[in-house]
Amino acid sequence: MQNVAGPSFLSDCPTRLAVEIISDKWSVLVLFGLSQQPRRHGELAALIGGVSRKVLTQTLRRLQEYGLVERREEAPRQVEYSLTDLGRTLVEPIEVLTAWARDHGEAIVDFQEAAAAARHN
Amino acid sequence: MQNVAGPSFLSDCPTRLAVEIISDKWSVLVLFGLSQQPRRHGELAALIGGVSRKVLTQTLRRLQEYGLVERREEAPRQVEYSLTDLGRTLVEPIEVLTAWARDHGEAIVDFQEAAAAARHN
DNA sequence: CGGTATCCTTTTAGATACTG
DNA sequence: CAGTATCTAAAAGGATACCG
Repeated sequence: MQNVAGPSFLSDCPTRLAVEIISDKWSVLVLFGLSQQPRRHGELAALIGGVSRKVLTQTLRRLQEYGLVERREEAPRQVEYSLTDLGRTLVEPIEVLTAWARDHGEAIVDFQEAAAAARHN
Repeated sequence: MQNVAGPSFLSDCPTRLAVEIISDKWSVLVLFGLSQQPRRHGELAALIGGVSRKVLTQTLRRLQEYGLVERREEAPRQVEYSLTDLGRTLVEPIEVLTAWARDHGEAIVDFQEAAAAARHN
């Protein structure tokens, strides 16, 4: 490390935990998918779209380890995932984020396209 | 892809853009660091702690491409980064997330430790 | 149907040295 | 001080085949 080895006011901050939890490709989408109702593995996969079974299982396990998601085997081949009480506390932050994306996503895409067009000239 | 190739109600959702933006190790921390005031490269590095120069520059470039961060060269070797108007709209979602981490981070760590202890028995 | 195992590719990030 | 270039390691994710 060539920079700062010592602590900083962001270095032991709970924000880092939040980033650790949501900084992957599927966790937010999974939590969002479970925020309305419990869902089964295949149901989640279809809902989200584009995620492989392996990675979906990995993501669910990870969220279980954080205590955010609960796994219940209702019958031999019928597994249902739902949010825990702790997991439900994350729904509001995620909704704020998705609301932001809804409101400003277009502006971002427009900016990127304008920048790309400028590079071609 | 063995799962769902076709669209789903989450597949073309703006949430994916939000996830794309924040799903890396440093972007949220950088945005948070810039949310109070403009800062210089080295200042940001010291504030965040643990990020290499290369990756910090990469992160800043990426946030510039999204139109969230602005780079200003005040003098030959004095570069200042700040949030754009668009970038400032992301401050509230990030603050909600950090507030969540402050309120529930301990519960998550406790849960993980309890689960780890259970595995040792 | 849910899950695992294996293999492979891509992405991300860290170390280090160098430049203006 | 800010940034780049190169190399390498580690992590994340995808394809596929297989199991109970």
